[in-house]
Amino acid sequence: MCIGKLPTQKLGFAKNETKFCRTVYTTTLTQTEENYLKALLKLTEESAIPAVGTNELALHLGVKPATVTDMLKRLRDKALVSYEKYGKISLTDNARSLAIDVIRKHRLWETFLCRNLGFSWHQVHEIAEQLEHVQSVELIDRLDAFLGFPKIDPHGDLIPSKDGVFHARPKRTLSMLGVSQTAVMVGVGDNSASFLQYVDEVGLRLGMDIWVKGIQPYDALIEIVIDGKSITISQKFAAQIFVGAKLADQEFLDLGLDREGDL
Amino acid sequence: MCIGKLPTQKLGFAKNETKFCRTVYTTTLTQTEENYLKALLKLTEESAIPAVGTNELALHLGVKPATVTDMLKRLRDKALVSYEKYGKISLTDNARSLAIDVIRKHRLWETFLCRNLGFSWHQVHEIAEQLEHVQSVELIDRLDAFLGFPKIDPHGDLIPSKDGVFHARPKRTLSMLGVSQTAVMVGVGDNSASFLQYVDEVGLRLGMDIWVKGIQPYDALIEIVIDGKSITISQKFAAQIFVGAKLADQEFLDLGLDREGDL
DNA sequence: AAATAAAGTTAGATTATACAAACAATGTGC
DNA sequence: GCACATTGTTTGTATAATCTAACTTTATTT
Repeated sequence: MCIGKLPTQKLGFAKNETKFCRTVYTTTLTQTEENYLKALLKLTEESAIPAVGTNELALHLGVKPATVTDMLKRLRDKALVSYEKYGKISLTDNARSLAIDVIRKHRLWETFLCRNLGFSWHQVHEIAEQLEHVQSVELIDRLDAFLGFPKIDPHGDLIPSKDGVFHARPKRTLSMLGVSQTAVMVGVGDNSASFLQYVDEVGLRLGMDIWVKGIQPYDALIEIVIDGKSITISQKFAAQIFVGAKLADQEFLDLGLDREGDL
Repeated sequence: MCIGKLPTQKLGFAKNETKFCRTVYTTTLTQTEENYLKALLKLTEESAIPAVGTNELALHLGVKPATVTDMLKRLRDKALVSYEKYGKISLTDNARSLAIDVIRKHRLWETFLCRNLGFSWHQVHEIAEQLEHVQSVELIDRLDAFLGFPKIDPHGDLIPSKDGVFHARPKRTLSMLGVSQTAVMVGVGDNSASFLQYVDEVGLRLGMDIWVKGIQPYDALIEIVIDGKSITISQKFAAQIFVGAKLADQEFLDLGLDREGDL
């Protein structure tokens, strides 16, 4: 058994292999470094914010801005971000690939936890935050196969494929629907445990048909019907519910809904 | 997302609950600390060595003796080992419980990796070394249930139950058998990848019937018959193969052999 | 028992990650 | 375009985990 110097060791970049359109340099990042890259990817790409700042990153990661500045300098030395004093922060192509791999691992583990171990979707984030840092390409490839190469995780977020591609479909939110329109819930925009528990309470589930019965002209409150029950929700809430057209069989598979019998 | 101070934070011991015969104090150990406790447990209990030394520990953990001395002082301050300069090293009861939990996690993950993800037994150790440090009681309990509460891991080692008990059966080795005796392979004494690959090569598998056809008087080489094939093995090799009497149905379940159809 | 070998410890240095407090740059309001 | 707020950086400090080199203690051998 070797407890080793995994987080301490010097960087040894090694060109690995070229597949599809990206070149991957294998290197061992510390868990902290992986978290910084993941945060940067999320803040630069998933939200539509143009430039990410030190403060915002610090808030997102639960550290102080000074710490972020320090880390950015180290990430720059390792060619993972391009960044200059008071300037813009951006991931290098290589770092972006690495960050996508971490997200892939996170979402595959979340899928496993919900589908096979019976966790609810609001319980899995914390655990997946740890599992995502386990280093083994073989492991994640086999997990992917075990799960049947899912494209969507339990929150409705896209799982990038092995070659780093998000097979995205355009997303609409429940707040975009007009009166008397129907749609199917396909995901959520807020993955906090408190929001997810609220969604559960309200009775909404992935794959569920939603009918917009009415919208109050005065305060824009939305009345929807699900499972024959009528409930009232806010615009703020509706803006975090992703919806799509009626699900095709393939998408049902993606969501793993056909697997609930497993447990 | 919070990358947090998990490994950095001060110890906050909190008395948790008393169950069966042990009181568990919840505390957050760093991965390194967990590895030291695990190594101490292995060296003090699994092998029959009376006293563990700094050198031996250092060798086992892949660090220098000086590092071990440092760490022992810190573990003593946290009431995890009892130890005095140049004196004997031993785990406190609480630390022993924590170490057993780590071993439990390790062996459950190994079981999962072999049974469900199709890894060979010589591939799983490294990955389980990482997975064992994921902190979530809920996770490991659910994994345990998912696997059907196995008592034996892919190497034939005992998996402690949730309350820290190894449900041990006395172990005999193949080298203890006499001519014309038969037995069933139930485990191995050496978990190194090289040994396990050798076992695979020879054609031995857990649960397999073994017939000792003969033992050379001159050099004690053993001739065994498995699956109708006759092979010759050394005493050294035979001493690392654990055997038992014919398997009862229950033990078949423990080994997970009835599950191979899953993959 | 003295000499030597082995085992264990201390001291000082290093790296990764974090913080607080002080400081510097950038941006905004009027 | 100055005053002030916001944002970002530097400096100095701390802890966890490691190392090397020098030193001390214990054990073994003759």
